Order: sequence, then structure tokens, then C-alpha cells
Amino acid sequence: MRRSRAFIPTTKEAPNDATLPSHIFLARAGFISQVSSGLYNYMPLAKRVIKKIENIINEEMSKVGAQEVELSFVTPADLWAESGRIEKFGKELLRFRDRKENLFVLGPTHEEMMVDLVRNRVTSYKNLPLNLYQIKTKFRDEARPRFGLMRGREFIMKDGYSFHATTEDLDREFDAMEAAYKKILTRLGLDFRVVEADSGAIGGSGSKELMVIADSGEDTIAICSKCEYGANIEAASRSGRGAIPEAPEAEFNKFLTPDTSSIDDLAEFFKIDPYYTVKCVAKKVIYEDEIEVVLFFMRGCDNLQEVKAINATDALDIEDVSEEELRELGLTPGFIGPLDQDKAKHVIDTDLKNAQNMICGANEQDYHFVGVDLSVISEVAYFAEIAEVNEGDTCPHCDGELSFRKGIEVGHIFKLGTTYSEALKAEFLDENGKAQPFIMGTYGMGVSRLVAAIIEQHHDESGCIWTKQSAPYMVNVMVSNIKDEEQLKVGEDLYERLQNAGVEVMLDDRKDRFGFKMKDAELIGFPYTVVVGKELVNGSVQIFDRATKEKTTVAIDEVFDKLMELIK
RNA sequence: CGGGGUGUAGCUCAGUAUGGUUAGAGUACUUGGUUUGGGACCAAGGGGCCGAAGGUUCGAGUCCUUUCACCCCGACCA
Repeated sequence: MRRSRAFIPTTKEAPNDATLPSHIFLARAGFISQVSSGLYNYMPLAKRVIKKIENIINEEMSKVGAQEVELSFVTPADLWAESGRIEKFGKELLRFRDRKENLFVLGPTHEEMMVDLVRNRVTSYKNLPLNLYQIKTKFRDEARPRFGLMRGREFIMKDGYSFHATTEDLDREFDAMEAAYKKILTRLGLDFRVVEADSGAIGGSGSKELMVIADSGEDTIAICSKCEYGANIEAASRSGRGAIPEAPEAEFNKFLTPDTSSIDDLAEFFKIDPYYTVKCVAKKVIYEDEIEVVLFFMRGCDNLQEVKAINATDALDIEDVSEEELRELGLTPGFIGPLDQDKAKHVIDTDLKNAQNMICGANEQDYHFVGVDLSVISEVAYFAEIAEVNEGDTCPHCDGELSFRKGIEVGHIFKLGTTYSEALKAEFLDENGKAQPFIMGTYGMGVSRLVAAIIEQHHDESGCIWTKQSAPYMVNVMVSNIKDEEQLKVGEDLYERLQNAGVEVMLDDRKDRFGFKMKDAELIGFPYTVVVGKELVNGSVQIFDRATKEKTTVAIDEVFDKLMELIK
């Protein structure tokens, strides 16, 4: 492509609403333009990057025997009613009626459609397993789209669905998909981590997220310093903690502790580590048809992890509760403890099981119990893992230490089980001629989000730095001064030769000055720019490496071979 | 959905407290000339229903009311 003919509207200034590097640079370099909240136009460069990613996905999917399909974007609302998700998805589902007043939704994900496609067409165990996928625009009417391509309402996702006769076969496929996804991200040149994820709400026996490591990521993940373990903070667990402070030994007693309603006050009052205090976090727990106040107890040094709390109580959701509401129940906020108190349901963190030398609220204004031995309630109380892990805690699989990172969730793979096949009555006949629901897996990968993730991980102050496998063009041949006929000729020749060799190459043949064109090349982020300019008098040109910003002088007759070697 | 902010040229923004020529700058764009190794210079141009609707006024970008859009923090997010 000739730069003089290309539609690449670069700008010096970023749109005022862009905050993340990926958003700023993709907009400035002429990849995307915003249409409305969460909606973007992809311009030629972005389209090329998207195709690159799609090709890699297609290749890896093909290797593991997954077949590509394409399901309709507009889906009948009936299907969503059948699975029950029309309620659950709520306002994120964009609904509308056609001219005959039939209700439709724009597909936010395609479990229903895919199950509908397969049911009554695949009816025998002999035709299983089956893995179908598509790469397609999705629409979710997000409450708050943000960060450019990172969280749009309209976005491109690869979504795959597998169908199995046995859970063992699903496990095998799940592992194969994890491997394929890792391969895709590795090929794209990304630093990522596969982490364990929460899968409570959707059910199923497990899910993993693929996280691209980047400071701007919206998810926090805990990773082990020694082994492969990694988990979303919502699902992370620990086997212990770093250093356990010295225990404050005391006889069991009730103590007057005025004005110590917070853990900090309490620890200060007794001059002890918060580790030996019991924290109470009261929440309103929402069930389908009732709302209940539940008291969550954990060590004072820990925090409640809400997703774990929801899973522990089988709730739909959890909300804050006010002090007034607690008082109405007869509770004393700031002094609530798990002993001698049955005003509300308790959930106690497993780390408190049999805990000794604890200090907890006495359920009486200005009083705490000291020297508490929680083993007295360990038989009767409900224990669950509800505390969030902390940095420095011990890995659940080895003796390594956990630390936190920020990640961008670019993939999520799920063992779905029979949730959808049962809801939609999608069954096959097994060896015994008995009808069984399909056992399913689902595998998502955010294609447009990957475009942003690549830049979040690969950029500098000058702009984008595309990895070789994701670059819209591999080589940019820049003629420094097109009025210099020799420069232009050498540039044109190299451009043609590279093109004939199948290299994706841009020829910057614009009538602008050197500096302008260099800044532009850096902003766009071509992996290599060949500068045909001043050094031509010595019979050489320069190869500019975008990642390192280093210029290497190369003789004209060697530059082609050198480039072919670099781009391998 | 709660809290905050912003809408003026393609883009980034002044101007609005105190209403008053023909609404500005930078950048981008067009034309001519000079320049050609790090977003050049000179000159001349084109480009605006000042987010929308209603109101107050002799007069509204500016004041009042309503409304829409977008952004940020939070809630939410298979």
C-alpha cells in the first residue's frame, strides 16, 4: 500500500475522552474512531489487525478440530425465554420488534442459538464430540462501556461451544482448548497467565480465564512466585500466610472497650495485630424471593471477597446494609461477634476454624470478648472460604508466595455441563438408547479486546508497538525526501520487491519531511521502517526497529535479505 | 442506577462570572512559494444554526427552563 493513497487519518492530539494508552494511540494512529458510547468504527489498519488475530484463531481452532460457523446476529427472544436468560441478562440484552411485532434480541453470546442449531440434528453419541465456533460481532448494552475497545457495547468475540457424551470427554476438550488458547496468545506475542476463575453463577465444574498482564487491566489476579498457580482474586485461595504474629495470650473475659468500633481502633486499644481480631461484615443477601441479613466473620486483617460470599450463601446478589437496619435486628454495629448471638445467619471464614486467642465483639455496646477460643463453635457454625487472599499469602499448591497483578480478561473457558442442554431439551441417544442431555463446554475470546490488549502491553510514549504476528503491516519503506529521484527509485524498488515476496509493506511516498513521517511511523507502530534517505550517498539505508527504536545501517543490496530474516 | 464533569471549526481548546460589532486561537485542510534527517516557514483561502427545544430581552455562545449526548468515579459486567 502506498501511504499517499491510504486511509490512515493520524492526528497529533488524542480525543479528549480517551484515557488508556490503547484508546489514545489506536485513535491517534487512525485505527478506530468512536461513533457513540461503546461503538467504534474500524478503519483499514484496525481491520487488518483484526484479520490477523482471526486468522491465528482459525488456524489453531482448525488444528484441534473445531469447525467454524456463523450464527445470526439477530436472535428470536423466544430462545432466550426458553433458557430463562431473558430475565437474567436484563437490560444488557438489546431488544426490539420487527415489522410483525415479533420480539428479537441482538446476540450478546450464543449458547442458545448454538444449542438450537445442534439439537435434533446431532442425535447420537456416535456423532460426538462436536466443537463449533464463530467469530462475530456481539452486542451487550453495558451499563458503563469504557476504555475504547477494552469494554465496548459492540465488540468482536470468538465464541465456541463443544458437545460431549461424557464429562471425561468434556475434560479432554477443555484441556485441548486451554492449550489452543495459550498457543494463540503466545503467537500474538503476549505476556499472559491462565488463571482459575469463579464459575459459581453459571454452574458447571470449572472455568479458567486467560489474562493478559497489563497495569490497566480491570481484573486483579493472584499469582504464585514458584509454580504455575494463578487465580482471579474472586476465586483465589491460599494454604496459609507469610508470618503469623505473636499471639496475645489472655483468659476468656469480657472487656470494656469504649469507642473501638473499627478493627484499627481495637488493634490499637489492645496493642495487638488485627490478625487476632474477628471482623464482622454484615450484608443483605438477595435470593430469588427473599432478602436476608447475613453476618460474615473473618480475621481483622482480611477483607470480605463478595463473589466468595455470594457463592457461600448461594445468593443471587449481595448488597450493603445500613447501621439502622442492623440495630432494628437487635445488633450492635461495631461490636458484633459470633458468640452467644443468633439475631442473623452467620458465615465464618474457614481460617477462623478453631482459632485461639481471638478478640471479638461481645454483641453489647462498648464491650469485646478477649481470649476467645473459636473451637467452641466449630461444631455448629457454618464455615466457608469468604476472605480475599492477601499479597504474601502462601500458594495453595506449593510453598510459593502469592502476589497481585492486573490483568485484561481476553479469554474465558468454561465447563458448562448440562445447564443449557437441559433448559433447551437438547438430547442425544447414548449406547443404551437412552436420551441424555449434551454435556457442554464454552470457550470465549475477545478479538476486539485483544487489539486493545496488545497495545496496552506493547506501547511507549511515541505510540503503538505491534508484535510481528499482529502488525497491520510488517515493513514501512520510508522515502525521506521524495523529490530526490534516487531515494524515490530505491524506495519504490524495495517496496516492489518486498511486495512480490509476499511481505505486507507500506511505502511512505508522501511529500512530507523526514521528522513528520518518522513520528507517524512510530505512532502507527510498524515493526520495521526502512529509511531511504541521507545515507544513500554511501550506498546504504537504515532499518529502524520500532520496539527498540534502534537504527541499523545496511547496504542497499543487503537490505532485502536482512528484512526477510528479521520478519521471520 | 447513584455521584461528578463536559458539549463552541475535522481535532484540541479559549470566549460564558458582568448579554452588545461580522465568534476566536492552535492544529488539520486548499492554493502559491521556500524548505527536506525528528510532527518546518511565509502568504492567501475555505470551513460554525456555539448539542437540541422552549423562554427572558431591543439584542443570547453568554441568563432561565426542559431535554439529549458523551466522559470520569462507583454499582453492574456469560
